[in-house]
Parts: sequence; structure tokens; C-alpha cells
Amino acid sequence: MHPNKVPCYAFNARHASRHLTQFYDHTLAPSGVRVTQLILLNVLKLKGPLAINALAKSLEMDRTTLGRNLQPLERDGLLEMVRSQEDKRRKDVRLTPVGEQKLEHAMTLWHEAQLRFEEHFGVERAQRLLEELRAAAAAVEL
Amino acid sequence: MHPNKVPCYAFNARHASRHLTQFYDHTLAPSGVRVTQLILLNVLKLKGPLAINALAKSLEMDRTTLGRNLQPLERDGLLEMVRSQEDKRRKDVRLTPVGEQKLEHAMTLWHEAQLRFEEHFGVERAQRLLEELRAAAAAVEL
DNA sequence: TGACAATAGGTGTATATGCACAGAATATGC
DNA sequence: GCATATTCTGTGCATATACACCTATTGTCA
Repeated sequence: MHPNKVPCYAFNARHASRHLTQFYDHTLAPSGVRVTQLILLNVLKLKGPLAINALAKSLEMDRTTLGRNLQPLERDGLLEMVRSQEDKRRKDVRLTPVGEQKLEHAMTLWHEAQLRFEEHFGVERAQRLLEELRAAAAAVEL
Repeated sequence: MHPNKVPCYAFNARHASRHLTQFYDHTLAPSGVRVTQLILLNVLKLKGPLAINALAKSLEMDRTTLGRNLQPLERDGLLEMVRSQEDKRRKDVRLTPVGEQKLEHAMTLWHEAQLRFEEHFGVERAQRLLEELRAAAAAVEL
């Protein structure tokens, strides 16, 4: 029962997710940032300070998962979390200068990973896969 | 930065994996078994008692991850792990009758999930996605 | 304004993931 | 047969994931 034989959509999505994550994490290793963390840092860089809930909705991630994913990044000084003044429930997350530096390094390695994947898998094929992954996730939100 | 805008292959694989897993886990909930666990139980049913390493290779999973995934199933009596007599390093994992019962129930629900996904996503499209997921995982093993 | 709903976030618990390191048993080669 | 390499598994650690339940704050509306 090679995974090539397991017809479960969820299992194969998990399987691909594991292997792609390992590939990216190994490539990103010199930066000390993982691919999940890179995404968070990058969104924060592009969309400025964001509340945890807003960030979670933006990435379609579970709120509590995101909150815990932010902890090591805050601990290592890559980002800051401060209570909002207008709304004291909110905790706005923003990138620190250290975080920006790390992100810059990580992004270079990330581009390498993207290119290497496209090289092995095919550029157009990879683009289509991206669309299908998004559509598959959307298909189960009903 | 909706995930529909993040062009990272790893992130989108993770994203789809999370959402598909949630969909399957919710469907399987009445059986008390998760989709990751169902796969393990099913392989053990089909391929008989297997050592942990053999099972891990079969599913292309990390050995230590698999070992830990087996623990709750052993704890709950769905499977047994016994030291092999020919090779005392080995620990053979096999389904118990209780495990088979649970598996049977879970498989019914799993089929429902498979059908519902295919209904929403398209049967042929889903088949193609499966192939592409397998190919993508294979593409990064170089 | 005061009751109640809705929103933002935190915590406890459980599973999932994988790396580095370690120990025990077996296989190999001389 | 013995030294060595290989194989099989376990453990410590850290991150990732998400559900249930909780508190605090803000919004709504009669």
C-alpha cells in the first residue's frame, strides 16, 4: 500500500504537504525560519500591523493555531504584539526590524525553493496545481 | 493577502491539507477516528502485521511521527504492538478486533467524505488532483 | 442605560510533525 | 569469531494543528 495506492484525498493532501514542507524547510534552514513562519512574516510586512483574528482570517487559518505559531517569532524578537488602544481586546502584531532582516534572507531562499520546484515539476503544471489546491480547499467549505 | 494570493507551493499544500483534513475529521467524528488514523488502520488491515519502519516506508511517513501516531491507537486498544521473535529490534503492529470494528465504521463515513468531495470538486478533477499531489511529493525527493 | 449579543484573545488538552541523539539487535566482512 | 556497519526503535525537544471552554471588551437595542 504505497501512498501511490491510497485513494484518500485528505491523506494525499497531507502527504504532499509534509514533503513540500520538508523541501522548503530544508532550503530555508540557513535563515532559521520555517516556511510557515515565512508566510506569516511576509503577510505582516505587506499588510502592516494586523490583529491576530484579522491575520487568521486573511490566511484562512485557525485563530488559536496562528496565535501559537506567533509565539516563537515573538520570543525571538521577529515580531511584536501590542494591545490596541482603540480596542483593548485586540493585539496588533507587527514585524520588527530584526524580523524584516530575517525575512529578507528567508525570502531569497524561498525563491530558490520555488524555482527548484517549478524546475522539477514544470512551471505551468505548478501554477495549475496551485489553483487546484485553492479550489480543493474552497470545495470543502460548504 | 488572501491565501488566494500567496503563491507559495508549500503554503498552499498545507492550506489544502488543513482544510481537507478538517472536512474528513468532522465527517469521521462519530467513529472516534481521525483520517490520519483511519489510513494507518486500513493499511494494517490490508497488509497484515507490519513493523513500524515498514509501515513508515510504505506510507512515506517519518518513522518517529508514525511511531507517535500509533500510540493513541494502541492506548485505546485499536492495535497491538509486539516484539518480533525473529528480530528482537522489530515491533510488529497489528489490528485488534476492536480496531477492525472501529475501522469498519470509520470507512463508511470515509466513503461519504470521498463522495461529497468528488461531488463538490468533480470526480475526474479530483482524480487528477490526486495524481498531481503524488507527483508533487515525488518531485521534491531529489 | 442596562441587559445581552458579538467579538478578540488566552488556555488546556490532544494529535501531528520531524530533527538530533541514543541504545539495542542484527548483518557483514575479514 | 570479532570488529564494524547497518537496521529498528525510543526519547527529548520544538513547532503545527484545532477543539472546547474561558475571560474581557465592545457593540446593540429596547
